[in-house]
Amino acid sequence: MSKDLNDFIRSRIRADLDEGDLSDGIVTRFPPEPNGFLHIGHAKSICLNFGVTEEFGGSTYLRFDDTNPRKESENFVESIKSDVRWLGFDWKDKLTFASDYFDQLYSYAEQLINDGKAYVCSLTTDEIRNTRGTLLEPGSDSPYRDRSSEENLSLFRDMKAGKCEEGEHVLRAKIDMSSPNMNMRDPVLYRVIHASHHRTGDDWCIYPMYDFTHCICDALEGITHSLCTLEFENHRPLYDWVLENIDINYHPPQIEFSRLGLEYAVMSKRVITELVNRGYVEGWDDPRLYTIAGLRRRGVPSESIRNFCRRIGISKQDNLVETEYLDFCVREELEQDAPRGMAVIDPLRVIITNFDEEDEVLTAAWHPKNPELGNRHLTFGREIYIERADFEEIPPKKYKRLSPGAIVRLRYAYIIRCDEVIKDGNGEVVEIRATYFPDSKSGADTSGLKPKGVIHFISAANSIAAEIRCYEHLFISKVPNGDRLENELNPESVRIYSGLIERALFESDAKSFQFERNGYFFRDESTSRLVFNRTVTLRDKWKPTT
RNA sequence: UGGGGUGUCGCCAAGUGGUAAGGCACCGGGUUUUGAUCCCGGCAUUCGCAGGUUCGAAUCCUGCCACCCCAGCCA
Repeated sequence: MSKDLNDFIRSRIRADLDEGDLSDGIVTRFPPEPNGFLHIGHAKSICLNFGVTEEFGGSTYLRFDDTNPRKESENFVESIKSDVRWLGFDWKDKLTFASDYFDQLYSYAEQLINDGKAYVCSLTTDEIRNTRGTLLEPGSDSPYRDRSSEENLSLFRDMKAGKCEEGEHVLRAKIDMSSPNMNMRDPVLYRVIHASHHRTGDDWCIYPMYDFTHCICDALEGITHSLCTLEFENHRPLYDWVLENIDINYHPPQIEFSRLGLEYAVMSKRVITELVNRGYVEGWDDPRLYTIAGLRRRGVPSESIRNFCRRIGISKQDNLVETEYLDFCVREELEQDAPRGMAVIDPLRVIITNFDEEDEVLTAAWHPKNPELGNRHLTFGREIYIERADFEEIPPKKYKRLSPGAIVRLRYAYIIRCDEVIKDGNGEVVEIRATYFPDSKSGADTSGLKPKGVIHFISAANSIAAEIRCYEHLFISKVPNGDRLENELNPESVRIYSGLIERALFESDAKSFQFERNGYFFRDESTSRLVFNRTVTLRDKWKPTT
């Protein structure tokens, strides 16, 4: 974790620091709009913005970009705060809202009007769109473009005073209707919205647009490096224009990097909102979603997310990261300290015909390499359960599990041999009859037997029923089409099993476990029932060769 | 056909004129009572393509090609 990160933004920061005028360190900001939950793409930005100030010294603002009351709400600001905190970052006293600056923003707008650099336009939305021109053709000037400053000011004050309907007037910057950059064709700066704001209530009925707000807030907060994603590159000239045309003494540089692309994930808040609202997922924290809350509920440690963001790096290239990379980062963390235990996801009963006594108590380590985690007890008895997938009547080549006549070791216990297969009327295997070898006890094996493999098991007497949820990709394709969601969903994205877990697992207060040979699982805290979510499978090189 | 970006291994990504880091994935081999972990080894004569400059180019120049973003009173 100590290895120095190197990317074009950090190089730029190092260079700026060398220049010398950043005596108080650098200042960055993470500026979410409170209109949804944060996802792993935001985590990339959070790790960057908070990461660089940790590395180089300085501070990072958590600034809510709340200029559209129609879409924003208090519960989203709370979820965002808790997600940022959970990710391991601290904004200290630097919690702000764009709405904190509404007064200042307003007076800068009046300044622009007084300087003849902004005007009130009374065209309708459609008219504005139709006169904006196209990518190939210039737009045409609004007939209201040459209103006097006095008239503009009076109209703008009427807008502010609530004397106007929504859509009746907007404030526009007077720049250049024939600019090849569409953002410079007299962009709207303020619009009328008659809606209560989650913080300012009904104090305002005009709200500033992003392009006007963001750069000024950055300047006011003394942001030394305004980091944003590539789609804002075209907005940079406007960012600069606003700051150059108002009376403000600071002008942060906007630096763009590419957003995270992740296979099988959708990073559009609009689309995630739709998945939630249409009931395609359980909620914003559905474990199949790559939201921070979803990842947390699936059992992904925040450290893994931070490591993932560090490994993928920062560049300006469009990217589509493979999910295997995230999985690797998750296993890397969990491998170190998740207690091990046995859980049978899809149980198949096995009767040990030559075992008639009480269950025998056995001891097993909670972790093979981490003795500090101590030991647990489990039992072996006449009636046990093994994983249905660990038995094959007709085993493929190199099969190392149980099949008729074959022997296999039960982890931490004895070697057994399958003697008989019992099926139901449909020909489905419902029970195995087996014998165990008393001299093959784990750790004291004198049997001389050499089974090809080891499988996990749970004695009926030592088992606790648990619901086990195994997740797969939510989508069928690597790059899901957000406009055709219903055709993109994987019908098997979650499989729910009635499984069995060791009693010791049930009694442990750990949250993350490795169910041996099955994967890492996390106790679902959203229910009082005993439910485990599969965080990630174990890596598995086994592939039948026939 | 306008403007702004980006093109280095299957996926991320360093490299900024001195002769292609690293990680993931993958492929071997070793250890292993998790087909896990761990450990060793392999994996771009080549940097979108074509020319040019240079003793020397992924890095400089020219021309092409491909992909992404922009026509919200969203952010």
